[in-house]
Amino acid sequence: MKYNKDTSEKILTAAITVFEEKGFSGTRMQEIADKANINKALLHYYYKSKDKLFEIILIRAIQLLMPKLAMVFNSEDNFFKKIENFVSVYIDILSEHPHIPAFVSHEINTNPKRLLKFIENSGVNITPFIQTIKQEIEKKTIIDIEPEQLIVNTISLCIFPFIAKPIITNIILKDNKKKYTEFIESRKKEVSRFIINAIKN
Amino acid sequence: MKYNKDTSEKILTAAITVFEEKGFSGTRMQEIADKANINKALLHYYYKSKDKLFEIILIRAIQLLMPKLAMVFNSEDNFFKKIENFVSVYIDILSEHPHIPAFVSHEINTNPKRLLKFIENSGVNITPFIQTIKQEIEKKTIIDIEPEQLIVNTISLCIFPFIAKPIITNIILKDNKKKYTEFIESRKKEVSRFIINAIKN
DNA sequence: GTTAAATTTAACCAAACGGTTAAATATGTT
DNA sequence: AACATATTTAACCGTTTGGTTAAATTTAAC
Repeated sequence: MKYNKDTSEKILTAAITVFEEKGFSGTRMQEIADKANINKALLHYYYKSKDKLFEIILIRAIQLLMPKLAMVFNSEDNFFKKIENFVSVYIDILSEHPHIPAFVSHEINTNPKRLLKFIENSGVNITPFIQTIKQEIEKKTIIDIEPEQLIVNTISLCIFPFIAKPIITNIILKDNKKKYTEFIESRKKEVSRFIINAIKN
Repeated sequence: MKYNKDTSEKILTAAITVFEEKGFSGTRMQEIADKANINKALLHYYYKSKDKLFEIILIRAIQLLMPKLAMVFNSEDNFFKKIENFVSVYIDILSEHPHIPAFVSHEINTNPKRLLKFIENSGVNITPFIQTIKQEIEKKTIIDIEPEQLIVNTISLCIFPFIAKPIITNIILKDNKKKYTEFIESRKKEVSRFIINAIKN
Protein backbone atom coordinates (compact mmCIF):
# COMPACT_ATOMS: atom_id res chain seq x y z
CA MET A 1 0.00 0.00 0.00
CA LYS A 2 1.72 3.09 -1.25
CA TYR A 3 0.94 6.71 -1.57
CA ASN A 4 1.85 9.39 -4.02
CA LYS A 5 2.81 12.50 -2.12
CA ASP A 6 1.54 14.80 -4.84
CA THR A 7 -1.86 13.17 -4.81
CA SER A 8 -2.00 13.32 -1.06
CA GLU A 9 -1.30 17.05 -1.05
CA LYS A 10 -3.63 17.71 -3.96
CA ILE A 11 -6.45 16.18 -1.99
CA LEU A 12 -5.62 18.25 1.06
CA THR A 13 -5.57 21.44 -0.93
CA ALA A 14 -8.91 20.64 -2.48
CA ALA A 15 -10.36 19.72 0.88
CA ILE A 16 -9.19 22.99 2.40
CA THR A 17 -10.96 24.92 -0.31
CA VAL A 18 -14.24 23.08 -0.11
CA PHE A 19 -14.34 22.81 3.67
CA GLU A 20 -13.61 26.53 3.95
CA GLU A 21 -16.57 27.35 1.80
CA LYS A 22 -19.10 24.74 2.76
CA GLY A 23 -18.10 23.89 6.32
CA PHE A 24 -17.61 20.35 7.49
CA SER A 25 -21.14 19.00 7.27
CA GLY A 26 -22.02 20.92 4.17
CA THR A 27 -19.10 19.46 2.26
CA ARG A 28 -19.53 16.22 0.38
CA MET A 29 -16.65 13.91 -0.21
CA GLN A 30 -17.61 13.79 -3.89
CA GLU A 31 -17.08 17.56 -4.07
CA ILE A 32 -13.58 17.24 -2.69
CA ALA A 33 -12.84 14.45 -5.14
CA ASP A 34 -14.14 16.59 -8.00
CA LYS A 35 -12.06 19.53 -6.86
CA ALA A 36 -8.95 17.37 -6.67
CA ASN A 37 -9.73 15.74 -10.03
CA ILE A 38 -9.78 12.24 -8.62
CA ASN A 39 -12.47 9.71 -7.91
CA LYS A 40 -14.02 9.22 -4.54
CA ALA A 41 -12.57 5.76 -4.09
CA LEU A 42 -9.07 7.19 -4.25
CA LEU A 43 -10.04 9.81 -1.75
CA HIS A 44 -10.95 7.08 0.69
CA TYR A 45 -7.80 5.21 -0.21
CA TYR A 46 -5.75 8.20 0.89
CA TYR A 47 -7.83 9.53 3.77
CA LYS A 48 -9.81 7.12 5.84
CA SER A 49 -12.80 9.32 6.47
CA LYS A 50 -14.19 12.81 6.17
CA ASP A 51 -13.59 13.36 9.82
CA LYS A 52 -9.97 12.30 9.57
CA LEU A 53 -9.39 14.61 6.64
CA PHE A 54 -10.83 17.58 8.46
CA GLU A 55 -8.83 16.78 11.54
CA ILE A 56 -5.56 16.60 9.68
CA ILE A 57 -6.19 20.01 8.16
CA LEU A 58 -7.10 21.48 11.51
CA ILE A 59 -4.05 20.09 13.26
CA ARG A 60 -1.81 21.43 10.51
CA ALA A 61 -3.38 24.85 10.82
CA ILE A 62 -2.77 24.99 14.51
CA GLN A 63 0.76 23.70 14.19
CA LEU A 64 1.44 26.34 11.61
CA LEU A 65 0.47 29.05 13.97
CA MET A 66 1.51 28.28 17.47
CA PRO A 67 5.26 27.64 17.37
CA LYS A 68 5.97 30.79 15.38
CA LEU A 69 4.00 32.92 17.72
CA ALA A 70 5.75 31.53 20.77
CA MET A 71 9.11 32.04 19.10
CA VAL A 72 8.42 35.68 18.53
CA PHE A 73 7.52 36.22 22.13
CA ASN A 74 10.61 34.40 23.40
CA SER A 75 12.96 36.64 21.50
CA GLU A 76 15.29 39.12 23.18
CA ASP A 77 13.63 42.15 21.66
CA ASN A 78 12.07 44.87 23.74
CA PHE A 79 8.39 44.56 24.47
CA PHE A 80 7.08 46.85 21.78
CA LYS A 81 9.27 45.18 19.20
CA LYS A 82 7.82 41.88 20.28
CA ILE A 83 4.33 43.17 19.69
CA GLU A 84 5.29 44.40 16.25
CA ASN A 85 6.81 41.07 15.35
CA PHE A 86 3.93 39.10 16.80
CA VAL A 87 1.39 41.06 14.79
CA SER A 88 3.48 40.89 11.64
CA VAL A 89 4.03 37.15 11.88
CA TYR A 90 0.41 36.49 12.74
CA ILE A 91 -0.90 38.50 9.81
CA ASP A 92 1.64 36.94 7.44
CA ILE A 93 0.67 33.42 8.40
CA LEU A 94 -3.03 34.19 8.06
CA SER A 95 -2.50 35.94 4.73
CA GLU A 96 -0.75 32.86 3.46
CA HIS A 97 -3.31 30.49 4.90
CA PRO A 98 -6.60 32.36 4.93
CA HIS A 99 -8.51 29.17 5.54
CA ILE A 100 -7.37 28.97 9.14
CA PRO A 101 -9.93 31.36 10.66
CA ALA A 102 -12.80 29.58 8.97
CA PHE A 103 -11.68 26.21 10.28
CA VAL A 104 -11.06 27.49 13.74
CA SER A 105 -14.35 29.33 14.01
CA HIS A 106 -16.27 26.34 12.73
CA GLU A 107 -14.57 24.09 15.22
CA ILE A 108 -15.11 26.51 18.06
CA ASN A 109 -18.84 26.13 17.66
CA THR A 110 -19.24 22.53 16.69
CA ASN A 111 -16.42 20.79 18.49
CA PRO A 112 -14.81 23.07 21.06
CA LYS A 113 -13.33 20.23 23.06
CA ARG A 114 -11.50 18.80 20.10
CA LEU A 115 -10.14 22.19 19.18
CA LEU A 116 -8.94 22.88 22.68
CA LYS A 117 -7.25 19.50 22.76
CA PHE A 118 -5.36 20.24 19.56
CA ILE A 119 -4.37 23.68 20.77
CA GLU A 120 -3.09 22.23 24.00
CA ASN A 121 -1.29 19.47 22.14
CA SER A 122 0.46 22.12 20.11
CA GLY A 123 2.35 23.05 23.26
CA VAL A 124 0.98 26.54 23.50
CA ASN A 125 1.52 28.08 26.87
CA ILE A 126 0.49 31.64 27.47
CA THR A 127 1.93 31.95 30.93
CA PRO A 128 5.22 33.45 29.66
CA PHE A 129 3.21 36.04 27.71
CA ILE A 130 1.33 36.95 30.85
CA GLN A 131 4.52 37.17 32.88
CA THR A 132 6.15 39.38 30.30
CA ILE A 133 3.20 41.73 30.26
CA LYS A 134 3.17 41.94 34.03
CA GLN A 135 6.84 42.81 34.07
CA GLU A 136 6.30 45.60 31.58
CA ILE A 137 3.52 46.95 33.75
CA GLU A 138 5.81 46.93 36.78
CA LYS A 139 8.55 48.65 34.82
CA LYS A 140 5.93 51.26 33.86
CA THR A 141 6.69 50.71 30.21
CA ILE A 142 3.00 50.20 29.67
CA ILE A 143 -0.14 51.15 31.51
CA ASP A 144 -1.84 48.92 33.99
CA ILE A 145 -3.85 46.50 31.89
CA GLU A 146 -5.04 43.01 32.58
CA PRO A 147 -2.65 40.79 30.61
CA GLU A 148 -5.42 38.55 29.36
CA GLN A 149 -7.28 41.54 27.97
CA LEU A 150 -4.21 42.64 26.05
CA ILE A 151 -3.75 39.16 24.64
CA VAL A 152 -7.39 38.94 23.57
CA ASN A 153 -7.20 42.40 22.02
CA THR A 154 -4.10 41.51 20.06
CA ILE A 155 -5.50 38.27 18.74
CA SER A 156 -8.83 39.89 17.92
CA LEU A 157 -7.16 42.62 15.90
CA CYS A 158 -5.08 40.10 13.98
CA ILE A 159 -7.59 37.39 13.22
CA PHE A 160 -11.05 38.89 12.92
CA PRO A 161 -10.35 40.91 9.77
CA PHE A 162 -9.66 37.62 8.01
CA ILE A 163 -12.97 36.22 9.16
CA ALA A 164 -14.72 39.39 8.08
CA LYS A 165 -13.19 39.56 4.60
CA PRO A 166 -16.45 39.77 2.62
CA ILE A 167 -17.80 42.46 4.91
CA ILE A 168 -14.61 44.47 4.72
CA THR A 169 -14.39 44.08 0.98
CA ASN A 170 -17.99 44.85 0.15
CA ILE A 171 -19.15 47.16 2.89
CA ILE A 172 -16.33 48.79 4.71
CA LEU A 173 -14.05 49.32 1.72
CA LYS A 174 -16.94 49.87 -0.66
CA ASP A 175 -16.11 53.51 -1.36
CA ASN A 176 -12.42 53.14 -0.75
CA LYS A 177 -10.05 52.53 -3.59
CA LYS A 178 -7.92 50.30 -1.49
CA LYS A 179 -8.14 46.61 -2.09
CA TYR A 180 -8.60 44.08 0.66
CA THR A 181 -5.09 42.71 0.29
CA GLU A 182 -3.55 46.17 0.59
CA PHE A 183 -5.78 46.84 3.55
CA ILE A 184 -4.57 43.69 5.30
CA GLU A 185 -0.96 44.34 4.39
CA SER A 186 -1.11 47.79 5.92
CA ARG A 187 -2.52 46.28 9.06
CA LYS A 188 0.86 44.87 9.96
CA LYS A 189 2.06 48.30 10.91
CA GLU A 190 -1.35 49.71 11.75
CA VAL A 191 -2.33 47.10 14.32
CA SER A 192 0.93 47.17 16.19
CA ARG A 193 0.90 50.97 16.20
CA PHE A 194 -2.65 50.91 17.51
CA ILE A 195 -1.78 48.49 20.28
CA ILE A 196 1.41 50.24 21.29
CA ASN A 197 -0.34 53.61 21.38
CA ALA A 198 -3.06 52.09 23.49
CA ILE A 199 -0.75 50.75 26.15
CA LYS A 200 2.42 52.79 26.25
CA ASN A 201 2.93 54.85 29.33
CA MET B 1 -54.23 28.41 8.93
CA LYS B 2 -53.28 29.85 12.26
CA TYR B 3 -50.22 30.09 14.36
CA ASN B 4 -49.53 30.13 18.02
CA LYS B 5 -47.00 32.83 18.80
CA ASP B 6 -45.52 30.93 21.71
CA THR B 7 -44.92 27.86 19.59
CA SER B 8 -43.39 29.96 16.86
CA GLU B 9 -40.93 31.55 19.26
CA LYS B 10 -40.19 28.28 21.00
CA ILE B 11 -39.12 26.79 17.70
CA LEU B 12 -36.92 29.78 16.93
CA THR B 13 -35.22 29.57 20.28
CA ALA B 14 -34.57 25.88 19.83
CA ALA B 15 -33.30 26.43 16.32
CA ILE B 16 -30.90 29.14 17.47
CA THR B 17 -29.42 26.78 20.01
CA VAL B 18 -28.96 23.84 17.68
CA PHE B 19 -27.79 25.86 14.70
CA GLU B 20 -25.29 27.64 16.90
CA GLU B 21 -23.77 24.38 17.95
CA LYS B 22 -24.04 22.25 14.88
CA GLY B 23 -23.99 24.79 12.08
CA PHE B 24 -26.57 24.85 9.32
CA SER B 25 -25.77 21.63 7.50
CA GLY B 26 -24.89 19.73 10.63
CA THR B 27 -28.26 20.46 12.16
CA ARG B 28 -31.15 18.13 11.52
CA MET B 29 -34.70 19.33 11.61
CA GLN B 30 -35.55 16.46 13.92
CA GLU B 31 -33.04 17.82 16.41
CA ILE B 32 -34.70 21.22 16.41
CA ALA B 33 -38.08 19.58 16.85
CA ASP B 34 -36.75 17.55 19.76
CA LYS B 35 -35.23 20.64 21.34
CA ALA B 36 -38.49 22.52 21.01
CA ASN B 37 -40.50 19.55 22.26
CA ILE B 38 -42.64 19.35 19.16
CA ASN B 39 -42.87 16.94 16.29
CA LYS B 40 -41.22 17.54 12.95
CA ALA B 41 -44.50 17.97 11.11
CA LEU B 42 -45.35 20.96 13.25
CA LEU B 43 -41.94 22.40 12.60
CA HIS B 44 -42.69 22.33 8.91
CA TYR B 45 -46.15 23.71 9.53
CA TYR B 46 -44.59 26.76 11.17
CA TYR B 47 -41.44 27.17 9.12
CA LYS B 48 -41.47 26.15 5.51
CA SER B 49 -37.93 24.82 5.32
CA LYS B 50 -34.62 24.57 7.09
CA ASP B 51 -33.24 27.29 4.91
CA LYS B 52 -36.12 29.61 5.71
CA LEU B 53 -35.70 29.03 9.41
CA PHE B 54 -32.01 29.83 9.31
CA GLU B 55 -32.64 32.91 7.23
CA ILE B 56 -35.23 34.29 9.62
CA ILE B 57 -32.80 33.89 12.51
CA LEU B 58 -30.02 35.55 10.57
CA ILE B 59 -32.14 38.50 9.52
CA ARG B 60 -33.30 39.01 13.07
CA ALA B 61 -29.72 38.97 14.30
CA ILE B 62 -28.67 41.60 11.83
CA GLN B 63 -31.70 43.75 12.54
CA LEU B 64 -30.96 43.54 16.22
CA LEU B 65 -27.52 44.95 15.72
CA MET B 66 -27.51 47.51 13.03
CA PRO B 67 -30.08 50.12 14.04
CA LYS B 68 -28.77 50.41 17.55
CA LEU B 69 -25.24 50.88 16.38
CA ALA B 70 -26.23 53.57 13.93
CA MET B 71 -28.26 55.32 16.60
CA VAL B 72 -25.30 55.51 18.91
CA PHE B 73 -23.18 57.08 16.23
CA ASN B 74 -25.82 59.61 15.31
CA SER B 75 -26.06 60.98 18.81
CA GLU B 76 -24.87 64.43 19.80
CA ASP B 77 -22.16 63.15 22.09
CA ASN B 78 -18.52 63.91 21.58
CA PHE B 79 -16.49 61.47 19.60
CA PHE B 80 -14.93 59.59 22.48
CA LYS B 81 -18.29 59.28 24.18
CA LYS B 82 -19.65 57.84 20.97
CA ILE B 83 -16.95 55.20 20.94
CA GLU B 84 -17.71 54.30 24.54
CA ASN B 85 -21.41 53.98 23.79
CA PHE B 86 -20.81 52.05 20.61
CA VAL B 87 -18.62 49.52 22.36
CA SER B 88 -20.97 49.25 25.30
CA VAL B 89 -24.05 48.72 23.14
CA TYR B 90 -22.27 46.26 20.89
CA ILE B 91 -21.02 44.15 23.77
CA ASP B 92 -24.40 44.28 25.49
CA ILE B 93 -26.22 43.07 22.41
CA LEU B 94 -23.74 40.28 21.84
CA SER B 95 -23.83 39.27 25.51
CA GLU B 96 -27.59 38.99 25.28
CA HIS B 97 -27.51 37.20 21.96
CA PRO B 98 -24.28 35.23 21.90
CA HIS B 99 -25.46 33.20 18.93
CA ILE B 100 -24.99 36.10 16.55
CA PRO B 101 -21.24 35.70 15.93
CA ALA B 102 -21.61 32.00 15.15
CA PHE B 103 -24.36 32.67 12.63
CA VAL B 104 -22.52 35.51 11.03
CA SER B 105 -19.23 33.68 10.74
CA HIS B 106 -20.93 30.61 9.32
CA GLU B 107 -22.70 32.73 6.77
CA ILE B 108 -19.57 34.65 5.86
CA ASN B 109 -17.97 31.45 4.67
CA THR B 110 -20.85 29.55 3.17
CA ASN B 111 -23.08 32.26 1.80
CA PRO B 112 -21.33 35.62 1.76
CA LYS B 113 -23.63 37.10 -0.87
CA ARG B 114 -26.73 36.37 1.11
CA LEU B 115 -25.19 37.86 4.24
CA LEU B 116 -24.12 40.99 2.45
CA LYS B 117 -27.60 41.36 1.02
CA PHE B 118 -29.16 41.17 4.46
CA ILE B 119 -26.67 43.60 5.90
CA GLU B 120 -27.37 46.03 3.11
CA ASN B 121 -31.11 45.54 3.51
CA SER B 122 -30.74 46.46 7.15
CA GLY B 123 -29.99 49.97 6.00
CA VAL B 124 -26.48 50.08 7.36
CA ASN B 125 -24.46 52.87 5.94
CA ILE B 126 -20.97 53.44 7.21
CA THR B 127 -20.34 56.63 5.31
CA PRO B 128 -21.43 58.85 8.24
CA PHE B 129 -19.03 56.94 10.48
CA ILE B 130 -16.22 57.56 8.06
CA GLN B 131 -17.09 61.25 7.77
CA THR B 132 -17.20 61.62 11.52
CA ILE B 133 -13.80 60.02 11.90
CA LYS B 134 -12.34 62.25 9.21
CA GLN B 135 -13.68 65.33 10.96
CA GLU B 136 -12.10 64.30 14.22
CA ILE B 137 -8.82 63.80 12.44
CA GLU B 138 -9.05 67.30 10.96
CA LYS B 139 -9.91 68.74 14.34
CA LYS B 140 -6.81 66.96 15.68
CA THR B 141 -8.89 65.27 18.31
CA ILE B 142 -7.45 61.98 17.16
CA ILE B 143 -4.37 60.92 15.29
CA ASP B 144 -4.28 60.41 11.59
CA ILE B 145 -5.74 56.97 11.05
CA GLU B 146 -7.52 55.47 8.10
CA PRO B 147 -11.20 55.50 9.11
CA GLU B 148 -11.80 52.02 7.77
CA GLN B 149 -8.98 50.67 9.90
CA LEU B 150 -10.49 52.21 13.00
CA ILE B 151 -13.88 50.75 12.18
CA VAL B 152 -12.42 47.28 11.61
CA ASN B 153 -10.40 47.53 14.82
CA THR B 154 -13.45 48.51 16.83
CA ILE B 155 -15.62 45.75 15.45
CA SER B 156 -12.84 43.19 15.85
CA LEU B 157 -12.35 44.07 19.49
CA CYS B 158 -16.07 43.83 20.18
CA ILE B 159 -17.02 40.69 18.32
CA PHE B 160 -14.09 38.32 18.22
CA PRO B 161 -14.01 37.62 21.97
CA PHE B 162 -17.51 36.18 21.59
CA ILE B 163 -16.37 33.90 18.81
CA ALA B 164 -13.37 32.85 20.85
CA LYS B 165 -15.26 32.07 24.03
CA PRO B 166 -13.99 28.49 24.50
CA ILE B 167 -10.41 29.56 23.87
CA ILE B 168 -10.69 32.46 26.28
CA THR B 169 -12.39 30.35 28.90
CA ASN B 170 -10.11 27.34 28.72
CA ILE B 171 -6.78 28.69 27.63
CA ILE B 172 -6.45 32.40 28.19
CA LEU B 173 -8.32 32.55 31.50
CA LYS B 174 -7.15 29.14 32.61
CA ASP B 175 -5.04 30.40 35.50
CA ASN B 176 -7.14 33.44 36.08
CA LYS B 177 -9.89 33.40 38.64
CA LYS B 178 -12.04 35.63 36.55
CA LYS B 179 -14.96 34.07 34.77
CA TYR B 180 -15.68 34.60 31.12
CA THR B 181 -18.78 36.68 31.82
CA GLU B 182 -16.86 39.01 34.12
CA PHE B 183 -14.13 39.22 31.55
CA ILE B 184 -16.60 40.25 28.86
CA GLU B 185 -18.38 42.67 31.15
CA SER B 186 -15.14 44.43 31.97
CA ARG B 187 -14.44 44.72 28.26
CA LYS B 188 -17.08 47.41 27.94
CA LYS B 189 -14.80 49.86 29.64
CA GLU B 190 -11.56 48.17 28.67
CA VAL B 191 -12.13 48.13 24.92
CA SER B 192 -13.23 51.74 24.70
CA ARG B 193 -10.31 52.80 26.88
CA PHE B 194 -7.97 50.84 24.65
CA ILE B 195 -9.34 52.43 21.50
CA ILE B 196 -9.41 55.93 22.87
CA ASN B 197 -5.84 55.64 24.14
CA ALA B 198 -4.79 54.33 20.77
CA ILE B 199 -6.16 57.25 18.80
CA LYS B 200 -6.32 60.31 20.98
CA ASN B 201 -3.98 63.07 20.09
C1' DG C 1 -71.27 19.65 24.81
C1' DT C 2 -69.87 21.57 20.29
C1' DT C 3 -66.82 23.57 17.23
C1' DA C 4 -62.59 25.25 15.53
C1' DA C 5 -58.00 25.06 15.42
C1' DA C 6 -53.44 23.57 16.99
C1' DT C 7 -50.89 19.65 17.36
C1' DT C 8 -49.55 14.82 16.89
C1' DT C 9 -49.08 10.39 14.79
C1' DA C 10 -47.45 7.28 11.62
C1' DA C 11 -46.09 6.47 7.55
C1' DC C 12 -44.03 7.69 3.42
C1' DC C 13 -40.75 9.43 -0.30
C1' DA C 14 -36.79 10.52 -3.18
C1' DA C 15 -32.52 11.94 -2.75
C1' DA C 16 -28.31 12.18 -0.79
C1' DC C 17 -24.42 10.70 1.64
C1' DG C 18 -20.04 8.43 3.52
C1' DG C 19 -17.99 4.57 2.78
C1' DT C 20 -16.93 -0.02 0.42
C1' DT C 21 -15.54 -3.48 -3.07
C1' DA C 22 -13.46 -6.10 -6.81
C1' DA C 23 -12.07 -5.84 -11.18
C1' DA C 24 -10.17 -3.21 -14.80
C1' DT C 25 -7.09 0.19 -16.47
C1' DA C 26 -3.33 3.38 -16.57
C1' DT C 27 1.16 4.63 -15.18
C1' DG C 28 5.86 4.08 -13.93
C1' DT C 29 10.00 1.33 -13.53
C1' DT C 30 13.12 -2.04 -14.96
C1' DA D 1 7.56 -6.61 -22.55
C1' DA D 2 6.85 -7.72 -17.73
C1' DC D 3 5.83 -6.40 -13.40
C1' DA D 4 4.37 -3.49 -9.62
C1' DT D 5 1.62 -0.05 -8.21
C1' DA D 6 -1.44 3.92 -8.43
C1' DT D 7 -5.72 4.99 -10.00
C1' DT D 8 -10.31 4.39 -11.97
C1' DT D 9 -14.70 2.32 -12.81
C1' DA D 10 -19.08 0.91 -11.68
C1' DA D 11 -21.79 -0.65 -8.69
C1' DC D 12 -23.32 -1.20 -4.23
C1' DC D 13 -24.94 -0.51 0.69
C1' DG D 14 -27.35 1.05 4.81
C1' DT D 15 -28.52 5.00 6.83
C1' DT D 16 -30.08 9.46 7.15
C1' DT D 17 -32.38 13.54 5.88
C1' DG D 18 -35.76 17.30 4.60
C1' DG D 19 -40.04 17.42 3.51
C1' DT D 20 -44.95 15.60 2.89
C1' DT D 21 -49.59 13.74 3.91
C1' DA D 22 -54.01 12.49 5.85
C1' DA D 23 -56.13 11.15 9.71
C1' DA D 24 -56.43 11.24 14.58
C1' DT D 25 -56.05 13.56 18.82
C1' DT D 26 -55.73 17.29 21.90
C1' DT D 27 -56.58 21.85 23.28
C1' DA D 28 -59.03 26.06 23.68
C1' DA D 29 -63.01 28.86 23.28
C1' DC D 30 -67.79 29.41 23.58
